[in-house]
Amino acid sequence: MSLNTEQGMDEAQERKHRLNMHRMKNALFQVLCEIKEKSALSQRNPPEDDPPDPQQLRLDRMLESEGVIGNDADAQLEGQLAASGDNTAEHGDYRAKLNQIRSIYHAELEKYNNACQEFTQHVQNLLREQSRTRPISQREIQRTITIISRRFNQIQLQLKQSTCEAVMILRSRFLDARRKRRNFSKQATEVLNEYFYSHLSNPYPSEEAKEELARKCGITVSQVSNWFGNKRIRYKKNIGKFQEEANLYAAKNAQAVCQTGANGSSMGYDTFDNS
DNA sequence: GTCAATGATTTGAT
DNA sequence: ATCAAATCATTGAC
Repeated sequence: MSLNTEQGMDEAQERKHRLNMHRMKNALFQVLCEIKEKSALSQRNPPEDDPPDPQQLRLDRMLESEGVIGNDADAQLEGQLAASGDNTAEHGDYRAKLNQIRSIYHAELEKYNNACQEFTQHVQNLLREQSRTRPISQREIQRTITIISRRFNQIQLQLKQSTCEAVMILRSRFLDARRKRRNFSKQATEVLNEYFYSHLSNPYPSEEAKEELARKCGITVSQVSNWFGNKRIRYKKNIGKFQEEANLYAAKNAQAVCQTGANGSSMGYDTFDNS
């Protein structure tokens, strides 16, 4: 039968025709892509500026300094706690909570990254698929991907922000000195009161005096400043209430003066000048 | 539980 | 920067 050969001829012609169409289509798509590209460029953001977001950097720095990010978080945390002058009692609790925040952060981050990657891949495949039936340039795909990753970056930023917030709250809850105040030792209070009542007319220790007192009491200079600030205002507010205390330290001082002999012209107790 | 004492912080003035 | 004053948040006695 000649049907077969006829059919073969037809098929060959058909293939040729399709090939031609394909070439034409590709050429047409390319032109369309160029037009699209030009109109897109002219109508909106020509420069694809992507400067490192200052807020992003700020959050990164903060998280790193809080020991959420970074490989040496534990050592850093120890350093922090040592510097804060807190010992062993609430370390565990604080560290556990911080670790919790850290692991949540990393889990979320990984989740986002995976989702981003997955979504990007998906869109990329989709666009490649579609580029066979409508004009989509490689450049356009790339741009779409950039937009997606930027969008996910914003989500990451939010994650970092909320993590920062959580850390700050934890910090204020555990490291705020007000929340774990300890009264000074009896001896420390003794030393401070001694100085205060023997300088009642001018209870303002100099920087050196503060350092000396801090050393003697085993507290910091700012704690000495705090103490004198509090003491002055509270004494002034109610001198009567402190009279007993004043007498006590006056007697103590008198005893000291007697024991050390009569050379203490500057050792006498002043009276508070409240004018 | 209340409540005064007390150390720390905040605010505003100098 | 330092101080007074008001205020906060905990401690410790009751």
